[in-house]
Amino acid sequence: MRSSDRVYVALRDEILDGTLAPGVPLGEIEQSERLGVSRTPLREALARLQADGLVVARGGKGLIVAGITADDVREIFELREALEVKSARLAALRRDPAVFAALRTDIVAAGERLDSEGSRGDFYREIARMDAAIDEAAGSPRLAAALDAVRAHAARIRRLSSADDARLASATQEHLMIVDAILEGSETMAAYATELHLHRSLAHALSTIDAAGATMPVPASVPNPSGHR
Amino acid sequence: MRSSDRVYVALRDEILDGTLAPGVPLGEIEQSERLGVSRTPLREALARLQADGLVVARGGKGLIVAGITADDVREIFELREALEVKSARLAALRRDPAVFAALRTDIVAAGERLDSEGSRGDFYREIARMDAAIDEAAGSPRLAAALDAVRAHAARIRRLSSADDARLASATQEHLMIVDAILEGSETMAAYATELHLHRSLAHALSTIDAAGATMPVPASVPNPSGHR
DNA sequence: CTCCGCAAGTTTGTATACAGAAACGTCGTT
DNA sequence: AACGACGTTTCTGTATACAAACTTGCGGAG
Repeated sequence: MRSSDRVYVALRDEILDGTLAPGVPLGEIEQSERLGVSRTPLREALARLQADGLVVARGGKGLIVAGITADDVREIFELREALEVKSARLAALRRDPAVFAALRTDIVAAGERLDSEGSRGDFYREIARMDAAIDEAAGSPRLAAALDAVRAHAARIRRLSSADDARLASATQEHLMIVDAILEGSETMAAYATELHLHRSLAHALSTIDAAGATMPVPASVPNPSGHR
Repeated sequence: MRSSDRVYVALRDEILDGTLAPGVPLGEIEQSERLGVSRTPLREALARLQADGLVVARGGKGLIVAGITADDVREIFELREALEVKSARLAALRRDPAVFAALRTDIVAAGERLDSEGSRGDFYREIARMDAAIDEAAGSPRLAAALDAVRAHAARIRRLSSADDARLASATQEHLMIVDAILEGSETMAAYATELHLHRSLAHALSTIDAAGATMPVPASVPNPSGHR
C-alpha cells in the first residue's frame, strides 16, 4: 500500500472525527514529520483532500482544515439530496429484493436495540451498510464515489449536531421507508422517502447546531482572507 | 501560475478533444519531457485527472487515458441528470430574471444563425454560457464543481456522436424550455425541461454512437482481471 | 506615533536523485 | 522446440535538495 494512501486515510479520519479541527493549518513539513513520511506523498494526500473539499487553500498561504458554515451545510445537503435521490431511484429499479429484505430485518433489529448502551455504533454501521447496499444496487460506481465524498461532509455535520434518541428512532423509521420503497421497486416512493429523510436530517442538524450557539466557526486565526483592512 | 495547473489543463484539453486517445499510456517520464516539466507537477496533474475519471490506473502498471464504454455513457448521464436537474431547480428558485431574459435572447439568436457556416462554435459557447448562468443562479459552488467534472465527460461523449443540424435545432428548443422555466421561477418545469433535454441528448448520443459501429473501445490490451480500481 | 520599506525567515513549488518492484527478453534446460 | 528461470531494464513511489514567493518583524523616516 502506498504511503500517500495511508496519509490520505489518516488525515481524512482525523478531519472527520474532529481531531483536526476546522481552521487548523496543515503545514507540509509539520504534517509530514508528524506522520512519518516525506513531503511528496503528503502533498498528494493533501491534494486529494482539497479535491474532496475537506481542506481548503488559504489564499496563497498554505492549507487549512475546511470550516463548515451555514451555507456549507445548505450546499452539502442540496448536493447530497440530488445524489441520494438518484441513487435510491436507480436502486429501486435494479435492486435484488433478497438483499433488501435481509437489510430490513437488520435495521429493525438495530432500531430496537437503540435504547441499550453503546448501540449507536451498531446503528450507524447498519445505516452505512444500507447506504452501501443502495449504491451497489444503483449500479453506478461514479455515483457511489460522488456520494462517498459528500457523505464525508455529512458525517462532519452530524458530528456537530447532537443526535438524541428521539431523532434516531425517527431516522430508523425513515430509513425503513426507503428500504421498503426500494423493496417494492417503486422509483417514485424511493425518491420521496429519501427526500423526506434528508429534509428531516437537515432540519435536525440546523436546529441543534443553532441551539449550540453557532456553526463551526471560520478559522479563528484567519482574520481576513481577502486582504481588506 | 503553477506549472502543475498548466499541465493539468493541457492534458485535460488533449484528452477532451481526442488528441490523447483512450487507452494511450501516460508514462510519467515521457509526458513530463513532452510538456517540459519535471515529474513532480506532472504527477499532481495526473492525480487530479484520475480523480476526475479522465485517467485510470491500469492495475499496478501505469496510467492510461480512460476509455468510454456504453456503461460509462449510462453512468455519466445518470449522474449528470441528478446534478443538472438539481441545479436547474435551484436556479428557478434563486435566479435573477434579468440575466435569463438576456440569455434567452442570445440563445434564440444563436439558434437562428445555426444554418450559417461555422456557427456551431458560437452555439456551443452560448450553451456553455447558459450552463454557467444556471450554476451561478443555483448558488452552490460545490454543485457547480461536480457539474463541471461530469460535463467534461459529456463533452467527450458528444465528440463521439456526430451532431446534425436537426439535433442542434431541437437542442435549441430544449434549452429554451429550460430557460423559460427558470425565468418563470417554476422549479418543477425546470426539472422536467432538463430531464427532457438530457433524455433526448442521451438517445441521440447512443443512436449515433451505435451507428458509428461501436463505442470507444476499452484499451484492447487491458484485461483488468480484478475489479479493483 | 504611525506608516512605509527592507531584510530575514519560513513555506510552498519544482527538480532531481535513489530505491524497490514489475515486466520483458533471453538463455539454458528438458 | 517449448517451458522455466534468471537477469536486465524501465517504471513508479519516495525522499531530499534547491529556488522563488510570501509573510513577518524590525527599523527608520515623516
